[in-house]
This record gives sequence, C-alpha cells and structure tokens, in this order.
Amino acid sequence: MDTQRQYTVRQLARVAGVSARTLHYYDEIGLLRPDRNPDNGYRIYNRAALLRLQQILFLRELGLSLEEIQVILDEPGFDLLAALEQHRKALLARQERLAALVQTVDRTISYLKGNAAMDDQQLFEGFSEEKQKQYEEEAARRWGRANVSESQKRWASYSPEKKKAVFEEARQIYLDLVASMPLGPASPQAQEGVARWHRNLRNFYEPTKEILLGLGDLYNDDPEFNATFVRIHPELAPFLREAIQIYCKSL
Amino acid sequence: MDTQRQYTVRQLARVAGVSARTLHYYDEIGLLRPDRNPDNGYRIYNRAALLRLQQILFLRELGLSLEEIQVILDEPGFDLLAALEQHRKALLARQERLAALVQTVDRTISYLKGNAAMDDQQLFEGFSEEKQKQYEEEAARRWGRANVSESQKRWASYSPEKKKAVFEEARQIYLDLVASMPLGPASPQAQEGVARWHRNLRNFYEPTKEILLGLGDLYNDDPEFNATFVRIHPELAPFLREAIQIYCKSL
DNA sequence: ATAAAGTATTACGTTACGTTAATGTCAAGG
DNA sequence: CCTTGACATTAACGTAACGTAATACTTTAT
Repeated sequence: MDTQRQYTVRQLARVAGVSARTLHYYDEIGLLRPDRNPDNGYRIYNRAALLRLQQILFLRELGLSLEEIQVILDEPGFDLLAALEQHRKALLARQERLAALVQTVDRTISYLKGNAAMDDQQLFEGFSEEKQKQYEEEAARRWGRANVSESQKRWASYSPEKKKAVFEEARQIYLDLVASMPLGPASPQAQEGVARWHRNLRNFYEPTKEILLGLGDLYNDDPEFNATFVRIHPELAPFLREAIQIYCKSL
Repeated sequence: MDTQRQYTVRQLARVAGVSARTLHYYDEIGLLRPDRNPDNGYRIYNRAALLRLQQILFLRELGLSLEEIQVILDEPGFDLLAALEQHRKALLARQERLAALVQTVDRTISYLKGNAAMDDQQLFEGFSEEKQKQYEEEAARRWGRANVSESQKRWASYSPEKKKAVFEEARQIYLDLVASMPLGPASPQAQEGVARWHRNLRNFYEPTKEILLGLGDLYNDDPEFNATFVRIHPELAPFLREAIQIYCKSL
C-alpha cells in the first residue's frame, strides 16, 4: 500500500524550498488550505497539497501575483493557456526594458570612465577655435560641404555676442539635460530643460519658434556643432532636436 | 540676470513626471529636502534640487532602492562607477533569469497545447507493447543497437513483477516531478520527489544506491524508456537522472 | 523529567509610495 | 468683502508578500 505521505509545515517547507511562514500565509489568504489534526491543531499537508503548492510556486516563479494564481487555480474554466501567453508578453516587455536599462548603464559607465577628468569647461572646449579644424575635417568627410543645411547660414549671420550667448546656453542645456537623457527624449525633464533654455536665450535676444527649431537643426546638421555634440554624447544632438521640437509644439 | 527658477511641489512634480506625494515622501525620508517659504511653510525647490531629483530618478530608473540612492548621493567619496558596474551585473542576472522564464513559459505553453487531451493513463501508454515497436525503430536509429548501456542487462534480469512495479513508480515520480521541472533539476522538490520514489520502491524490493543510479541511467540510455520519457517531456530523462544523482549523494 | 525543537496564533516591520481627510493659503471674480 | 477653486500643509491608513519576534502549547529526545 502506498501510504499517503503527510507533511507538517516545516517538512513541506523544507522539501518545497520555502519558509514555514510562507505556508502560514498561503493558508491565511486561502491559497493553500491544509487539513488539521483535530488533537493539536497542527496543519497537515497531503500529496494533493504538495502538488498544488508546486503549481503555486511554478506560477509564482513566472512572476504572477498570488491573487492571480488563486484565480487561475480555483476558477474551474480558467484559460491557463491564454493567461500564460498574456504573461509571456509581459515578460518580453520586461526583457526589453531590462535590455534598455543595461544599455543605459553601459553608456553611463563609459561616460563616467571616459569623461571623468573632463570638467564642464572642457566639455565645451570643442567650440574653441583651436580644436575646430580637427572636427571640421572629419565633419566634412561625413556630411560633405554641400550638405550643410540652411540653418548654418542663419548661424553665420549671428553676431559674435549672440554666438557666445548660444554657446553658453548650449552649455547650460547640456548640463541640465545630460542627466535626464537616459529617461528618453520626450521626458518632462527634457521639455522643461528646453523651456529654461528658451527663457535664458531671451536674456540675449528674441528667439522665434523658427529660430529655436533652426538651432535644433543646426546642432544636427552643422558639422562643426555636431562633431562637438557627438564628442559629448553620441545621441545628444538628435536628442536636443527632438526635445526642442516637442517644446515648440506647446508654444 | 538669470533669475533662479523656483518650483513648488506640483510644478516640480509635473516637470519631473512624478507625483507630489513622491516629493513629499522624498522630503520625509531626507532624500530631497527643499527650502521652505517662511511665510506659509510651502516647499521651495530650486535648480539644485531639480538636478538632484534628476539624479535620483535616473538611479531609481536603474533599479536602485531609495536607500542606496541616498548613500550614493550623500556619501562624499562614494564610488558611483563601482556601484554601477555592480548593478550592471545584477541587471544581467535578472536578464538571464527572465530569459529562462520565457523559455519555461514557452515550453509550458507548447506542452499545454500539444498534450491537452493526454491524460495520466495515456501519458504512460508508451509502455504498452503495441506502441513499443514504433519507438524502438526511432530509438534504434538514435542510439544504435550496440550502444545500449549496462543497465539494460540489469533491467532484463528483473522479474515481471519488479518491472511492473518500476513502471508504476516511474509514473508516480513523473506525476510528482513534472510540475516541478521548471524549477530546475537541483530543486528541493525534485530531491524530495526522488526520495519519495525511493521509499515507494522499497515496497517491492530493496534497491541499493547502485540500482537507483542504474535506473537513472536506464531512463536515459535505454531506447525504450527514453523514447517514452521524451514523448512526455524532451528533458524529463536527464532531469530524472540528475535528480537521482543528487538524491543518492545524500544517502 | 526536563530540555530542545516544533507547533500555533497574534501582531508589528518592511518599500515606495497611493489615497483620502482635515485644514490652511492664494489669486481671481462678483 | 466674500466666495470659489486650485493650490498648499500634515496625518494617517492601505498595499504585497512575507520576515521577525513574542507568547504559549505539544511532541520528541535524552
């Protein structure tokens, strides 16, 4: 005769790899109700309970909440298959999110490593005339002389004071935004950063919506600017353009 | 003059994409302490607070706890780089775990799809003589006649009663273990399943450690057994062998 | 017989806030 | 001046899934 194996809390806890408290809790919330020894009130788990616990732990391992598990196991006609396929999607989403996180951490790490000694001043030294020619060569190779956008002409028409002001404001926007970059281009931080940048710009001149958008383009299309932004962060320029565009929509 | 931008809770909450309650909470736990308006006691967040909040949200996005973040931001000489590299490892581990979960869910889904109509009896009908020849062919192709292990001879020496007993016990161990399979071969569930199987076996004869291990091999090496196990689950046979080996170590 | 170990129940602690609730403040409109 | 509505404040309870005592009873081992 196959004597029905009986488990006490601790025993079942040990073989199942969970704590006794967990079993108490599952009993408490009605997820796994054991029999009781009428003499001493001890919990008695039989083979059926063990199998149910295995189901519970399996589903829990899949990331389902205890409440969901309870529904799945107790609802008679519950569609486990559909639930699992649904859950599979959630897992894939979490996977993508994790992958993005890893990438962001990687970028942050390499940023910290590469630019540890580079202080705020140095970050924008790319604007200095000395370094300019180096970037110019590479940029000319990458975009070609003819491919420089309209915005460059606009830029060329600025006075030296205006240019300097834009440099300084660009430095400000960088300082404010680079920390929020990992949060995505459309983040409220980015929008607010652009808004502040806009307000600051007005200390020097009156930038229209077109000028703002033009600056966004400029940072991308102008080899000189772009090379500098790329040096800071590979995606800073497109990030700024998108943030500016979003901000301008709200004007 | 660049007038220092002041934020109230709601304003900062809006631009940062968090709730006002969150800022209250961060204030409460000392993670982000704003200035106060002496007139009305309102919180005042300045640009420094905004930057610190960006740091906080960034690190939070990386999955760090608020407590860890507090240490990182307040400990003067804290090694952020090392912390991030540490955290990166944790992320990769979570990624692997997620990938395993997806795989398990996939297997479970395909199992549910393919074997929905297969009840417990049918699961082991592979032991019936009618189906035996089909498997034998395929098995012979896969392992070759000469490659049948020692254990098969041992098996051949068993009496019909013993064989039937092992069949029944194999069915028992399957019923107990298949649910725990996704939890991994070395799981306590698996070990306990093997232990129970061992106890049950002793109802019929006295299996030595060698016989147990031999049965584990048998399930893998014997084409007849293996084909049946493969039909149930592609990895059931090696799973059983590993579980048996682990269990035998504790004897 | 006594100590160790296991059982039970009760209840508070944890994380990172969400959600009222009760009350105070500020700018705009009648 | 008063109301209204949208802000602000603090206090307090609720969440999920248990961990961690505290206290008391039972079983097991010596």
